[in-house]
Amino acid sequence: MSNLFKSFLISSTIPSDLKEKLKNSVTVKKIKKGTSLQVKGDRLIYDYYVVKGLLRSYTIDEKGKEHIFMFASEDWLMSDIESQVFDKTAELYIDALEDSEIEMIDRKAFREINAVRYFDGDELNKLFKRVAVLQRRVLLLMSATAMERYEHFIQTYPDIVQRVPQKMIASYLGITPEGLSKIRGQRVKGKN
Amino acid sequence: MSNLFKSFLISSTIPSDLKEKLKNSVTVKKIKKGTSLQVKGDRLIYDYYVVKGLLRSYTIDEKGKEHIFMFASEDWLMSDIESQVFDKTAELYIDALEDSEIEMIDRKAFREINAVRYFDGDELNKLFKRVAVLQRRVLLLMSATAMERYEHFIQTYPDIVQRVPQKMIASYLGITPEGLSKIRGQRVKGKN
DNA sequence: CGAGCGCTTGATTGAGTTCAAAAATCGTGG
DNA sequence: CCACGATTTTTGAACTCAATCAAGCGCTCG
Repeated sequence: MSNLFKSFLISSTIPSDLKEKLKNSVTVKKIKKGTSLQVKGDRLIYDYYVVKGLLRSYTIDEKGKEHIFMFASEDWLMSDIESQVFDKTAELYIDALEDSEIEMIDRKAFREINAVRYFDGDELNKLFKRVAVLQRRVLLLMSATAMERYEHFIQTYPDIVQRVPQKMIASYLGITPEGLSKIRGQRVKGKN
Repeated sequence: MSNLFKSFLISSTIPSDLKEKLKNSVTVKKIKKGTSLQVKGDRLIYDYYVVKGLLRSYTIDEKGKEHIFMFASEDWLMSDIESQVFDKTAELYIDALEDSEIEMIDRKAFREINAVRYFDGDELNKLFKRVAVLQRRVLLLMSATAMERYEHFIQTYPDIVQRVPQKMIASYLGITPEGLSKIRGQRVKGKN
């Protein structure tokens, strides 16, 4: 079964009744590009592990504008941590940008397991890394120009740049598609 | 000794030689308002647990402008996670906004201990919470106006509002002191 | 092969910055 | 405890970066 979650099942620190529960809480799915996995306000929330493909999470503001919070490609975990931590309904929309293969785990079961199991060094490191990435993102949003943020993005996620339309990168950077187009215009002029 | 770190010492999952190491890696300090604890580029990095008082972490951009990443008051852990995770020199400046009492732990020792010890549910929850707070902050920086961000701040951190000058709140929100002053002007007009 | 989506380009607008200077508040020494 | 200098906050005018609005082009995929 699951890449991500099978490790839990062999972990000796989890009581066997919980293992059973976990096994029943994980679903493997193949979904088509465009499929919606979660919309704001949902009560049943899952965490999604991406086996293959590409997901995005985002908000929609009062004016109907989308703001992409993150992309998740192969081997990434996509989750709406804010609603998870504060036990609220979903904050974010999540959908597929490519045909994808995912594993979803019921949030409640996941929490029960996290309460008793131990995170190993590797998992902890991933969690710390996520905090580090967010730290950088906040600092960039506060102090860097749109062009600097774009440069940073293509340095950091060259693969994503290839796989998603420009307007979604703009949405991730916090600018408009037109804005990004103009920046790209200046960039090529600036070279040679 | 330490509020934060004494729990490690009674934890049975840590080998006793590491406990010894940990004991030697923690320093308790009283510092005066304005004292600098870390500057960008430092190689020796510590994590700071605030027993009493108030710390801030921030960057300084090319134009010399400060951008506050976070405040840490009583019972918060202040750390430059980005430099920690990627094992770089310090990214952030850290100093005291009030006379403070802190516990500092050497980063290297902290990492060694985290590699072998287990995080309990409570610690994990704090870590998740930090991710959640950063998620919100990113979304606000991307989609909310300066005034909305200010409203959110005074809702979320009413105590900090009382304790720091406006210009530092402006710096945290990603706007200029003048900008915040104008927003506050509009706000009072908007009421009654 | 046509309709719609994505990207570009230009003109206009606006939220927030910068620069400058006055007003209010803080804090420290006498 | 007051006074004075330093820091913080406010206010106003000019400016700037990026948003908005609008129109046109080029793909692609249905």
